[in-house]
Amino acid sequence: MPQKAQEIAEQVKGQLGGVEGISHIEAVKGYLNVYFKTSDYARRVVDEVLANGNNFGRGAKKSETVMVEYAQPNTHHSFHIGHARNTILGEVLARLVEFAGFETIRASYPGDLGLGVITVMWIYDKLYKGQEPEGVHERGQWLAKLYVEATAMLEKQENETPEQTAQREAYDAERREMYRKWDAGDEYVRELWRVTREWSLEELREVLKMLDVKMDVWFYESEVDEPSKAIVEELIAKDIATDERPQGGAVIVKIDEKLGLTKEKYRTNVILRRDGTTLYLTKDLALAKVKFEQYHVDRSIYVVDVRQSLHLQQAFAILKLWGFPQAEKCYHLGYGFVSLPEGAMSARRGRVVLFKDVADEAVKRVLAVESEKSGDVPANEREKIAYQIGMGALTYSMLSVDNNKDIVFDINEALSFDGRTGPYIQNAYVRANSILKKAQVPGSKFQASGSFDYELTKHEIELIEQISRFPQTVEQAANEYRPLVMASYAYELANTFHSFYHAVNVMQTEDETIKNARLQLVSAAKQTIENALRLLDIQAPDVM
RNA sequence: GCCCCCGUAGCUCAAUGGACAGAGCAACUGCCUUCUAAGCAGGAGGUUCUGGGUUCGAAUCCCGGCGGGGGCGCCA
Repeated sequence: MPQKAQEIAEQVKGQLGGVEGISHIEAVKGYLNVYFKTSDYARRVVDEVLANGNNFGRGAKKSETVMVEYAQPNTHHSFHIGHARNTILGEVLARLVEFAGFETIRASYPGDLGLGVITVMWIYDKLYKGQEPEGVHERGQWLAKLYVEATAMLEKQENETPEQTAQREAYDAERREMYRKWDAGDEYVRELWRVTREWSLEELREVLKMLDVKMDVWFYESEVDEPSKAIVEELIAKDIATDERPQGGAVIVKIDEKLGLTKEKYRTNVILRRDGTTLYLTKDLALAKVKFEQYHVDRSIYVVDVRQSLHLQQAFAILKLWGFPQAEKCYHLGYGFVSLPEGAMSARRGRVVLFKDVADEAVKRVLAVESEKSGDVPANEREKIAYQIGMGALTYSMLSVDNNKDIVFDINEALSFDGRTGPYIQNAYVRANSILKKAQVPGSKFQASGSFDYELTKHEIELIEQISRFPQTVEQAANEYRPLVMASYAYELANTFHSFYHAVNVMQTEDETIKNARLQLVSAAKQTIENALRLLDIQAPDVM
């Protein structure tokens, strides 16, 4: 029986009499608005924040374990801005589910084998052995340059002479031979691989450190390659996979057919090439088994480019066929790819924007404006704070767009410090801190008191409301696996604080009781901003 | 041929069944002797691609178009 919302609201309003703690109720446009007594509500919110501190907003302990897999760059390339988006999204998601109460495992899965890797090893061995530059980043980036050069040598050119064709084919034969030797476990090639691979991994670890990411588990493609072959046999034995090798084919899984679907959805995919080598899908199946059985993962989240959506859906479907109940809680957090104004990034052509370069540029830009904009940043902390602010800008720019949207990376936008940006939120934190410093009140040592018993301004009420939304925002962002929800909230909270800051001068408040209440409110706001920033993997500097 | 994503202010994006569709950027008007102006306040800017449908209520859900992007058994 359909009823107008407005009528219901009026009915309910009529039935509610005077309730303790509620000042008045109104029914308007189909909404029932309940007004709490501000003094009670303000005290309740502020007390809760100050009592819980860093843990304000933390969810109750959950029984499930979540693994977030992110930061899966290939070795022998360099970490670019697209990898940065992946890593930031993954890390923030991990922080969100962890804070929401889940046991959380962070996993990295570098691609350390394949033709791309061999290509770099080939040119290094042939032309550059022993010439690697000093410095972790320099060496990692250098490998990426070698890849570009090797690709040019190995790619078919237009109008090439017969000599050039012969040369190119000879190079390619060398590369194929190296791949064969690697596969056969040739000691020389394996050593070459171990050394160059380690250079890439060193760089990756360095980058993760810059992003304040601490991985719990490292999976490597090379380590799941062999075990995944056994899985193929198991799937054949269970009649999930179809072995077409006797007919000169591959091993495939007819996913739709096995699931009993009549309409085409997951299609059919190959899990073992006719030559007996494994594929991406094969390795992902093997890895999933490890995640479920060795790490007891209940929810497995994959932070992977949205273009791999079908492949992951296929993997999840096969896991289900295989009998893993956790397959239902596998989740692909897809994200749109990051391109440049001049077009898609291409490691082959060397057209990439490296994360390290952007980070360096970020620091440079902050330092350039720091003296004019900053208050009193101590000289010995300028570099560090510039890094916090620069990275805050970059990180927030990656989080403030929904993950399924493509991004055209514009460094001027990513490193903007004005408006809806990381530094804007950091600045709200700094201002709160500045007031508290002025008041010489130690950060979180406030005593609860009933001191909000005065006519609160609308800015104070709005700030209290905004703070009180933090716990439910954590829960929503974690449940929906959406970092954007927290990113938006953090901006709104900062925005509310900035408005409050201008409208209400805390230190000039004459009434001591009111001043004390406002200091408590500022302290609660500072704590909440700090917690939100932490979840967003953005540092909160004391001054800026 | 099939599947997925997207289309909202000049630009970049929020809002995923609720109030008058909101921010930032760009442009405009004010505000630093006052807790940090990386800020605040204000005005302007909309046929939410389009046509139907469901609903008390639709940017949001359903169906059909148009436009853009991505994917579809031996790449990852």
